[in-house]
Amino acid sequence: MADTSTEADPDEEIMRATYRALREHGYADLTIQRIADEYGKSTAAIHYHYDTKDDLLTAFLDFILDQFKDTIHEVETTDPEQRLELLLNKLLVDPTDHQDLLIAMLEMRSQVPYNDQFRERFRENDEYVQYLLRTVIDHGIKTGVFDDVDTDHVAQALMILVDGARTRAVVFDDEDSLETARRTAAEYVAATLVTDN
Amino acid sequence: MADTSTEADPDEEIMRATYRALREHGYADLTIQRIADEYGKSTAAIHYHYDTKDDLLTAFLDFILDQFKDTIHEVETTDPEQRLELLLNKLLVDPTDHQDLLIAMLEMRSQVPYNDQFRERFRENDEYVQYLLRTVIDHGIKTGVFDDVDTDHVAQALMILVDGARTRAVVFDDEDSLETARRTAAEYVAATLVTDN
DNA sequence: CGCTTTTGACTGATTAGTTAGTAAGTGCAC
DNA sequence: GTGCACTTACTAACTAATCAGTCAAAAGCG
Repeated sequence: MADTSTEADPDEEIMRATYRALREHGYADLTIQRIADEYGKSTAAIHYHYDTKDDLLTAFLDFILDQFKDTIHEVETTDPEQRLELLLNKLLVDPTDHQDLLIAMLEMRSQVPYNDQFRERFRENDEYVQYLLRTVIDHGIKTGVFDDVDTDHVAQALMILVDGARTRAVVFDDEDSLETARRTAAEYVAATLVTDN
Repeated sequence: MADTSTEADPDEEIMRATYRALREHGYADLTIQRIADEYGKSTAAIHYHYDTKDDLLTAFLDFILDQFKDTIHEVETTDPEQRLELLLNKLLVDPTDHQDLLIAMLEMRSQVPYNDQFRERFRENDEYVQYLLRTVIDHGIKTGVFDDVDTDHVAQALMILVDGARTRAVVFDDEDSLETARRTAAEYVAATLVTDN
């Protein structure tokens, strides 16, 4: 019965404004004023919803990490080989679709060494992704599709590949990095997980 | 004949002060005042040596990229397999030795999307490293030690691995990332470059 | 002395955050 | 259905601090 026609709730609008401001100016030059400009309201309006800049940015990090989790939600596939490929494809996502998310995550991540809350949230997120990888690999080993490898090592190796590719995709504005990483991951999986039987 | 006993030239001292200030506060909170504090002089003293903050930071980026190049200076080894391993070991350096350099490079790199000069310098640096990798691989192929693979692809794959590991080493303060990357690189090289003959 | 280097005091702009006040809407008594 | 209490969502104007950068004067030194 509520009016859902035009403007959504302010919190979400502010998160989207922060998104745009971050993309345009970068973390170092991200100010309440610039977020307010994107929001189309005053800086005081921002402070009405978020007491401090830190509160806003922490909420924003939760916002984008939730979005990230959404992009890698597991699909219904029982074949481990296919599931692993699908998961990697989602992690090494088409840049045109989620370029903003990639940039936002890189910017926020660069603050990790100086912000405990950021670090904890990124660590948690990382553990979640690594858990998904480990689960798929373990499943593959149990069903005999994959060799009996060091699951932790392979999962970590793939995480490194994913992080490297995503970083380079943003920093060098290089769309090929993600494609190269996809290919490399496939080669690595073929060489260490599926040594033909 | 110059006095090399205590204080070196001001430029170098300011670069080292910037190093410390960047490590302590991060790029977003890096101010002339904080660099001056580390320098032990006034902010005006900084401005005497560098007209603008941008001049200083561009000089600083050159400073750290030169340091990075120094850490990967090629060694005298003719065996391509050994040369590649040595080069990768230098790129995936012991974090305790160069942790500061790793952090500084990550911080500066996060500014690349918003600073043309930074981008150009990082691009140049990246091309240099990739050139070193390609040279070693090509040499290996020509001498028959490596298979006739897609040199560009393999070099790029290794770059992604290196960037991912270095990033994760800083962000998650995880020393294992570099070791894992070393092992993964070795596995990848063994699987794609040296398919036993 | 003369040159380099540094300082202190400054400027104008910008920062995050506060304040008092306003306007629109909601729930409810009567 | 009108009046009243309260909430939500904001604005304009402000504060105190900090920012990069300037400049005249002074200190240090060969």
